[in-house]
Amino acid sequence: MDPIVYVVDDDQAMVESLSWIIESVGLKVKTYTRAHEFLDTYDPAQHGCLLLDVRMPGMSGPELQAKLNAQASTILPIIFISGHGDVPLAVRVMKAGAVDFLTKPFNDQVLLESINKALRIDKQNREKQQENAQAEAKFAALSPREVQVLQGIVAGKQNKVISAELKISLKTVEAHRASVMKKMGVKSVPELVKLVLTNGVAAHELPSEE
Amino acid sequence: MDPIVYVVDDDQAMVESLSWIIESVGLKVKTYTRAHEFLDTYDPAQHGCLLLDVRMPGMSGPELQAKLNAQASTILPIIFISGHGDVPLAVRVMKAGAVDFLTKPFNDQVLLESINKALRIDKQNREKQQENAQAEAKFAALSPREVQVLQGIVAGKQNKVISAELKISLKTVEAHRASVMKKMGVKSVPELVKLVLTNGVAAHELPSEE
DNA sequence: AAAAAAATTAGGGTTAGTACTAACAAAAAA
DNA sequence: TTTTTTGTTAGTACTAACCCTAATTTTTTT
Repeated sequence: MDPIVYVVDDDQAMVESLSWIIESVGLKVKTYTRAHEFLDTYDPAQHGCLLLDVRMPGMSGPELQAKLNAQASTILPIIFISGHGDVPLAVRVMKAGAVDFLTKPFNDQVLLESINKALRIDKQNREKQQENAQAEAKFAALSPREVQVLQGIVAGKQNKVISAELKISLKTVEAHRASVMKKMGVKSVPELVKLVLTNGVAAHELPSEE
Repeated sequence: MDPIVYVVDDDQAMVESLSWIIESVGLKVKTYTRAHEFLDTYDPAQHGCLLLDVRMPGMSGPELQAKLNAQASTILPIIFISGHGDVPLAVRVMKAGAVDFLTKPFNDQVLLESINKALRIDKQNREKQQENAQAEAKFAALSPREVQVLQGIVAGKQNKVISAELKISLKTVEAHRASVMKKMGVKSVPELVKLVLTNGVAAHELPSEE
């Protein structure tokens, strides 16, 4: 699916102007004049980026940003658009993760470059997120015991050490180990370690490293 | 060594005011009234953070930031201080990695919190950098052949596969492998993989993963 | 030229891990 | 209640890796 550039601005003329510029380079646009309107219909699965006005009746741009940030599933890059120079506000939204903060009037080229950057970031985020999700799905399919054995393997412990710690026989550990390798879809320990390490798999579940 | 809060501002009264606030919480301060003055005497090994005025005679704050960013060794977190609200400038320096951008007049507490955050970031950066440096030092001690074998191990290849690829005997690979483990200071393959992966060791040297 | 480091190979013994099959009990799900 | 999953253990054969010593050649450094 093509990425969508969402435009949220209460100024109808501005929305149309932005749409025209964005569509002129072949990008898809969806426009909204109210923040909650966007929030209610937004599908996090759709990739793209968000052009967001700061000052709007009802929910403001920064408020919408805060709500989106609160949703763990959302990683939509945001470009703010502002008519008035409010430095503290600009700094705050940038610290909150905005990709850019443009003040009117701005050059079309500047806007388009910022959008391209936002779309690149979104693409990267989603690729990484998908990798993580796949790894997490595999991990979730492991039984509790298999998880314990996985932790031992990644920690570099030998099977006999794991068996002693879990108070089970070496043979049982070997069986779980084989099962872990199969379920995680890897053929070597280094692959397994990489999968766990680079995909934040069970970061909360793998405590002691000693 | 204690961290040092560097203050670079051409306004002598401002420098004194800032020093007083910072010293009141027990932090060390070094002040400069010219950017190049700081740049000439700054020791990247010293940890701390930088309070930097935007507008100054000679080199401006953002110019100094650019020069520091250009030095790979520098990771000093920067807090900008500005008397005039220039949104595009604030956004630019924030995108360039500044920790904060404060506009006068600002609350003492806000300043101190920002400084604390900057110092925390600096501490984290330096710890990570030191880890990386240690890993890189170990890696640098490996002979070319040992590096090739290391790549094979981390890629999950068996010794016989490595020996075939490098057209050397299995025994030779075993010898190099033992040497690699010893020089890298690890006792298991998972530890080795973690060391290489989380410390960017030879990211430019480990190409094919296939 | 002499010394040191790196790369190569080998043998022998030990330990660790894999592959495959098989079995049984307990717990969870259908 | 029957089926499935999970956890447990065992045997056997095979493969891979580790530890140790030792030797030769090549390259690099002094």
